[in-house]
Amino acid sequence: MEEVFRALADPSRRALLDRLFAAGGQTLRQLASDMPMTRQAVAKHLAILEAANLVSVHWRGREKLHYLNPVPIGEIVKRWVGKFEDARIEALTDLKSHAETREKKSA
Amino acid sequence: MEEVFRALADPSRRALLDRLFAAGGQTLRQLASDMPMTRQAVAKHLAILEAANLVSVHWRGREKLHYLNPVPIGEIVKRWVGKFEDARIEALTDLKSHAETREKKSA
DNA sequence: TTGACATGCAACTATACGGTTGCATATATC
DNA sequence: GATATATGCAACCGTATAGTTGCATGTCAA
Repeated sequence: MEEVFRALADPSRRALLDRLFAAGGQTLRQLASDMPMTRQAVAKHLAILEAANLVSVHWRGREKLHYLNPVPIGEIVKRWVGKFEDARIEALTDLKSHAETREKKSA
Repeated sequence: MEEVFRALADPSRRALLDRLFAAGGQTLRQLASDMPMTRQAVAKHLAILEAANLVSVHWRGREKLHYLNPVPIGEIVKRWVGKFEDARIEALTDLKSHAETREKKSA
């Protein structure tokens, strides 16, 4: 899970996921062509996404085809984000009383 | 949104969110007491969480009380993660054909 | 087999990041 | 007012990170 959070932290990597979402099976060069950096830099990002299991690859001859794997994102939502979602109602009451106290202070 | 992703990338900051989820209104010292680092380091993490609007604070005298704000996490799920969730079915078919091709290759 | 094309690997650089120490400031309490 | 407590601020340090350039390797096509 740690690897997934780290992988998602970089905007370039999120852009790559967006592109693979739009069209799966793209090669490294295809992906690199519309990124503002060298092919090697994109390759590094893709390696990190692969390590986090967010991207899976398939070799076709000399071409490396990349596919989005949304499962780890779903895992994070289920196992980590979920509890905060559930807590939103209680949290809102916390924030409400907090806001009220602030209002008192600034008033 | 960028700030939220960056804020969530660090395990110490996620631990802080977990702690504020368990009990809101904790002071800096309380939070720092069970983190394996100095108070100043925790203060920096909290500043980043505040900047990302994941934590809101309220001053009571010399004490700084911290509250979890789960809204930005919900925003990310809604605006960014959501589309990948929706795409899971199509993505699975992609992955399926991909897996099949891989099986062919390794067979 | 030679040349072009797709990717991998390695070294290097600059900066961001997580953490520390030391000191300053503000608020309680006696 | 003096002292203790809670936090803030700033300088510094080591390492991780994102990017580069240069070259090696592997595959397709004439």
